[in-house]
Amino acid sequence: MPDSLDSPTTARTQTNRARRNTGRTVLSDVAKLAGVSTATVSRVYNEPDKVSANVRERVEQAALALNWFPNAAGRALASTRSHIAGIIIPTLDDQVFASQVSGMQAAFAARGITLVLGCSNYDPAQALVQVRAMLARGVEAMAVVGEAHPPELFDALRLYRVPYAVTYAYRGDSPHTCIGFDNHAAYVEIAEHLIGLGHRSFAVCIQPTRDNDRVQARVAGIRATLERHGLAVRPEHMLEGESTIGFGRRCLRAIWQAPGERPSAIICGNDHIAIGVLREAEDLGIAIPDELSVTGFDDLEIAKELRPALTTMRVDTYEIGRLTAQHLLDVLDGKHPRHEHAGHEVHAELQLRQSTGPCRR
Amino acid sequence: MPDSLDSPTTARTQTNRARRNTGRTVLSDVAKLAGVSTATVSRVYNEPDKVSANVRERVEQAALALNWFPNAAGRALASTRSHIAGIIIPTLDDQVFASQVSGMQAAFAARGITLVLGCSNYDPAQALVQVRAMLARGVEAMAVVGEAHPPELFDALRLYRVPYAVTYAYRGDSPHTCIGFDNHAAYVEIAEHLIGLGHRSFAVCIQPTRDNDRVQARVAGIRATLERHGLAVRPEHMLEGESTIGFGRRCLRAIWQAPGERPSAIICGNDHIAIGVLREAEDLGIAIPDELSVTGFDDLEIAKELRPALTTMRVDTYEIGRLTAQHLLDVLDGKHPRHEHAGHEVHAELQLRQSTGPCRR
DNA sequence: TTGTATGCGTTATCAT
DNA sequence: ATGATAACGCATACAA
Repeated sequence: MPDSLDSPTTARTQTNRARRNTGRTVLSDVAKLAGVSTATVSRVYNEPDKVSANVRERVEQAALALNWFPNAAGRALASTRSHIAGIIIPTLDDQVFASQVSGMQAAFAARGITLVLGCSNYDPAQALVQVRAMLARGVEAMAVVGEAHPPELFDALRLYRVPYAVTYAYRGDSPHTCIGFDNHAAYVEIAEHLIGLGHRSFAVCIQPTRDNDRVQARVAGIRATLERHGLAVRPEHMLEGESTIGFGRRCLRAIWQAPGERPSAIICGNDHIAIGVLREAEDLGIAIPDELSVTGFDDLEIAKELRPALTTMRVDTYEIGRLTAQHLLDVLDGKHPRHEHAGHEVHAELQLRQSTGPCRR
Repeated sequence: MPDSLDSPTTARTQTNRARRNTGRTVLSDVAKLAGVSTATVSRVYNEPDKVSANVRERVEQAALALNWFPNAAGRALASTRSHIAGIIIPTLDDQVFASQVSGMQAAFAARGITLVLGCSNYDPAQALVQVRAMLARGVEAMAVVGEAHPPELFDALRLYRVPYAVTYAYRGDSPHTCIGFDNHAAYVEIAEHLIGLGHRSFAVCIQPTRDNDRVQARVAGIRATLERHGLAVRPEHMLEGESTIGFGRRCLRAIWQAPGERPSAIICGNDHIAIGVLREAEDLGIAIPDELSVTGFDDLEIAKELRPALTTMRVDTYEIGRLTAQHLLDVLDGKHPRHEHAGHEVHAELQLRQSTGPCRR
């Protein structure tokens, strides 16, 4: 292979192909400046103990001078570790998911892992697409909210041996590792509280149940509890709609205008809806809690400031995020098998306030 | 170089080095199964038009059968495009930033770009660290909230020629591309509104101004307006603290207990603080707005449901996110120069409600 | 239209 | 402790 001198394009490279020059500073530039091999530069950042102090110093100086830091794609390719984790949530518009992301992000960042976020908008198909995109990115761990997802989603996670956790919801007999609270039990507690106060006629105003196992579990918890007491929710008192104050308002108006006996208690799917019910009650001149008891869920900061203050349940969603990240890190560290059936249950705490009281019927 | 038959380790590879086997399905596996070259498989996913229909079909079948999709690290390295964008926000706990992230995420996802999120917790040093981490990941574009960041942050972005935008805040004479609203002007508008109602004595309850150009601009807007009218805020009526209902409550108590003339209007840094002021006013028996006018900022869903309903300003933060992503995509598409001084101003709209009224002094 | 042969920036293996 | 160099998985210039 003659290295012909009359070929200017071969002057700087060993082949006759043009080198794709990206212009950026790379590890070998640092190695050259520091007068060491590329392997040594790499060691300085990955196994610093294996490098003598003065060489390490030289390399760090060179890196600083050239303003170099390792390229993540190169690292990922060579080490088969991406240092990326993913989370799929329904929406960022809900404070509970936002704070869960916040908790995970902080815990992962402390270990040098970047969290990539995906929103499914409550659509299982979007969730599946997002998970596939994250697998392509080489996520090392994943979290998904709830377990109402296509089986292909969990299949893909298993196939690629990516440790994952189902968050927000906790179910003892789930096939997945769950980190969250028991939605069913939480609403059993709410229903029992109201029944204990003497209520016998209930309405339920709740978010869409479709594709949402958490909300389904809540409704089931209410139904099971009432049934145990020989009670039931009349179909016209079971309202499903968006998670807004406006929907709560519309619910109460519909319930109050409906023919037949009015409920003495309304169980809401969350605080937004409950606030709407409370506000509409004021407009309609309904006395809370004497004429009607109302419960929410989430314990937003505003809940205790309302008049009457809202009885609701508090869940530490930031903690759910933190615990989830911690669990996944433990799996990555080999402290648990990849797809062991583990999990943490976080408790929802009933906050008794003024919006619920004894039934006056 | 004799290919000795008695060397079993060389049977499958062309060298005498052990191949690092990661066990995953790769592009060449698909090529082999489809009976085509690796280049053709790559083309099927990157330049499908350049591949004949039946070959494309074969490749897609093979990929499906092997459950293969391209590895992002490999793509990034080979194409020097990461398909990643980043955003640094102060915190996810604030709805306005959460919805901005939401808007960006949706717009980027529609173009196959993954959004990576970083939270600075209002700490410039953390923001810098996060930006560097994102540059290492090869982000193709970045958004940061506000411009109160270390110069090194913007230097790094420029050095790596990464298009970026400053969001949430908009300032005509900023050296950066800004997408947001004019915090100064917004608070001028609030102050003018109150002055127009006859108010002359003001208190201000606002978030920490340190390292926060948005809040500083708001305070400056208030001060400038009052000064233009020959007025000023007394030091004991300028309170700075956390963005919570509790802080708002403490503010009003402190203001009401302070010696000297009481203000007839309180301008708050956001709705949370304003809600606290309103709640505390009710507890103290202060008539709103007759005895005291109160303003917020953000127009949370709850603002119009309060009694009295809160006068505040509305900003479409989801739209800010969407516009930011769109602008950055345009830059990536070459529609604008990389570091052109461009931007979009989004308008904050005053929502006049019951918490402000004529001064009765 | 399709195949061949590198190179992208880093890490890991082996040798020294 | 340090150096030389082959992977890592994919995209692309160039040849055919």
